[in-house]
Amino acid sequence: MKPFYIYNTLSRKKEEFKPLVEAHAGVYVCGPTVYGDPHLGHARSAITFDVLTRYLRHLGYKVRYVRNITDVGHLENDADSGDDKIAKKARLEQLEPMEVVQYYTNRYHDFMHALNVLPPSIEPHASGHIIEQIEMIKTILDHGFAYIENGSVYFDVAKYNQSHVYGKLSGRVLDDMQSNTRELDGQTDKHNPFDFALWKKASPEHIMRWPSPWSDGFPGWHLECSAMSTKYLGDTFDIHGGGMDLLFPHHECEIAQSVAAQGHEAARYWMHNNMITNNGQKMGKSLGNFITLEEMFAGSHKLLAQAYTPMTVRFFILQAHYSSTLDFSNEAMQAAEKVLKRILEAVTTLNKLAPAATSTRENEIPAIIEKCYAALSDDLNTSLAIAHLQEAVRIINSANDKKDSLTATDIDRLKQLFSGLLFDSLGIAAEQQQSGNTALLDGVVNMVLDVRRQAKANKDFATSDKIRDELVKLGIVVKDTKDGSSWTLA
RNA sequence: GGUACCAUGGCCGAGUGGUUAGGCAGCGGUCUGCAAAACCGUGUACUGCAGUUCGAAUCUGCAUGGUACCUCCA
Repeated sequence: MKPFYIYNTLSRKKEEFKPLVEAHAGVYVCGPTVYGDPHLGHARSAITFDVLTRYLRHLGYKVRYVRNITDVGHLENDADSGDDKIAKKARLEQLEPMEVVQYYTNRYHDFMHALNVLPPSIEPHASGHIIEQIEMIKTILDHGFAYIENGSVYFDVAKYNQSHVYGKLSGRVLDDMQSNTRELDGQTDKHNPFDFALWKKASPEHIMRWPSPWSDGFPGWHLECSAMSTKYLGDTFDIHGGGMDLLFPHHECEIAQSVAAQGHEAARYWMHNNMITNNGQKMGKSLGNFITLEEMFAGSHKLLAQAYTPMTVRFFILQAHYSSTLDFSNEAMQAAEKVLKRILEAVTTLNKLAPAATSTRENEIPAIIEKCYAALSDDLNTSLAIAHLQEAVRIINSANDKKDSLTATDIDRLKQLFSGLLFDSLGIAAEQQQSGNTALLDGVVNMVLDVRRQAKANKDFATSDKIRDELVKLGIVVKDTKDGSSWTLA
């Protein structure tokens, strides 16, 4: 198997990926909290780890990819009554909580499908793993790393830090944090401000609740990932992913929970995708500056100059390395749209290219292919891979212009490159053709173009230009070449 | 205040201690009846200051600016 390198947040170094089990990879990624519509940020995380699993599979790994649905347990605020977000929204809209969960889960799936994000192997719901979470709390209590207070259970960070390092992932030092803590009101139950809830007793009005040995309540928001990842991937597994904003405290707490329960860490490689920003600021719920995917695809947000297709959004995201912040702008989106179109048209051209007897590029093509894959193998450098792919695009267009010649072998290699790298690994899909009768459309447009050809032959340019302009209005772009006219859907 | 990270040409965005990233936009050209597309050519780029080095945008230090996390967040 070819070497694959990952930047591991835990070591802050790029490391060669060595799976726990030969040719197998277990991947866990923190999925969405389904209390609202997915936005660009959700797309980035999903696409980043979609490319990861796609590429691991391309390299020959058998991948089990687990991405959870968070439908309980995210506390609004430790200091408030302990409502979780799902319950709040539910009451707000007078709906059954699980109806809200189902609604947004369905929408999440629809948008992910549009973005050509493959479904995970397993998509566990936190609400379906209450028993596992309760069992894990019991173990942590047995091991002395948690305490019960008023029907709630809290993780004892200070105790844990005596024998282990709390903060190893995020680089935080507990003592420093303690000397810089903010005063929070209503911390009556916690022994220490850094302790976090494993189980939270439900207030009387709290409608999402489950029985437990400690109280009727709900699990703490860090626990679900620890419980579900190890359930499906084993008590040690390969890769844990998520957004950078989850690094602390969420992932830090996951490590502490795993160690407290199992005696050792669960995840071996931690990968974090960076944020999408809007005018340099993180797109997020709290700032209200996010653009939902629905708005992106419809062009219905005031910041959007136009609608962008799901593939344009996907390509825009892949044009940056996943660990860099990516700033949204219409200019950048439009540039991405053009590049993607250019690449996809080159693929069409490639499929029609007639092979030549000799090649002007026979040495370059294998080199380009190697560079493309080397880029992806280097911590998923999609940006570089796309840059190299464009060298192939130029060669294809140049061959189409008869300025280069490519043999059948060259053409075959290029086809494999686009199929293996662009389509399979990067997950770009050629835009769907209109579902109508394509043969009919084909016939009609060709007939119209034939009339135009005659007009041109008679130097009746007024008529030929009128035909071209009218076709453009219908979304059909005409291209005149030496060999005649061709057309594509815009 | 603490922790982590970032700073590349009009814009987006890779990158290695010395040799072209790539693209968008712009400009010039080829092609075209004209366009579009394509192809060819075209850019004093690396926040500032010091240091290491034969040589740094790439390493080190300092400064400045910015972002994220420290409360739910991809």
